[in-house]
Amino acid sequence: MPELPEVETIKRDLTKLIVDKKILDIKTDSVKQVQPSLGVVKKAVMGTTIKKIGRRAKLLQVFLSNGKILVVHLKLTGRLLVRDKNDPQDDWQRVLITLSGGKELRFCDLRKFGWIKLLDARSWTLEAEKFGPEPFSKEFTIICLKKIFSKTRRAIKIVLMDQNKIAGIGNIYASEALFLAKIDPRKSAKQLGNQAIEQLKKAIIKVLKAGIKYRGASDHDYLDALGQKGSYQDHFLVYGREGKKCFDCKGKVAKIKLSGRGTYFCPKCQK
DNA sequence: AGTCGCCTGGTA
DNA sequence: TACCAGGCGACT
Repeated sequence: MPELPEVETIKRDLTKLIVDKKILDIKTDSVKQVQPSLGVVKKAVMGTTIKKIGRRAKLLQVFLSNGKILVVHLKLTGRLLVRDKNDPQDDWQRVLITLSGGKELRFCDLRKFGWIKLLDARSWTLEAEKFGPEPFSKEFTIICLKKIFSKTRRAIKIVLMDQNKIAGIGNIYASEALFLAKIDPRKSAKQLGNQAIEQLKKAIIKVLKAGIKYRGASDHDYLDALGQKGSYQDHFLVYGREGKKCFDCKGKVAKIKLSGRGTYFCPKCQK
């Protein structure tokens, strides 16, 4: 799925494209993806105006003029596309939101893992509390990371991807950050020294910033709100580069499974 | 801490 | 035909 940089890109796009638009209708053929139910959501959103778009971890928030929030999780293959209502259908359209000005917000999702959920401000706060710090926030400090890592023996890559520990990092950016920091993804989080943690923090910020700069990684399904690909996949150092030369040592990039997820790293450089 | 399930499609 | 895919919650 879209990870932090991809969701952030969509957030910025949507801010330009749909803020101040009015919601005229919502429909779906994929009822499980609209929560609590299409009926409830429809009743709440019809006639409201979109005030603001937000992001927390990999979740997008659409703030409505009645105080409610539409929260969207794109999971692995979700897209949020802004189209003219007469534009040709997109692949895998699941939820269609008709907007004022002849526009349409299309939630498309091949694998149907994603969802749109209606929340009030209070339940949003409860849901958002469980997430770890945002990498671009002031809470994201060495001290904070040290605290998080010291509490678990799990592999550092698994911890990086745990949204309750740190928000927004997924499989791609975890692999890339660990390569930059020269840390073996299998290494126990607990065993990272101060220097390694400092390197890792810098690396996380660096790869996420690069991801945003290149408008996300379109390795598989990701598209921005106008249906355009990002280009961060052209800058991957290890992800998807199994058997190819490491850019540092000219050894070979390895692929292993870590908790069932494809994990790419350079066994020579990453210790 | 690791595996399965939710879904559909692309590729070897 | 089998396996793989950027996530994550439930289960063991």
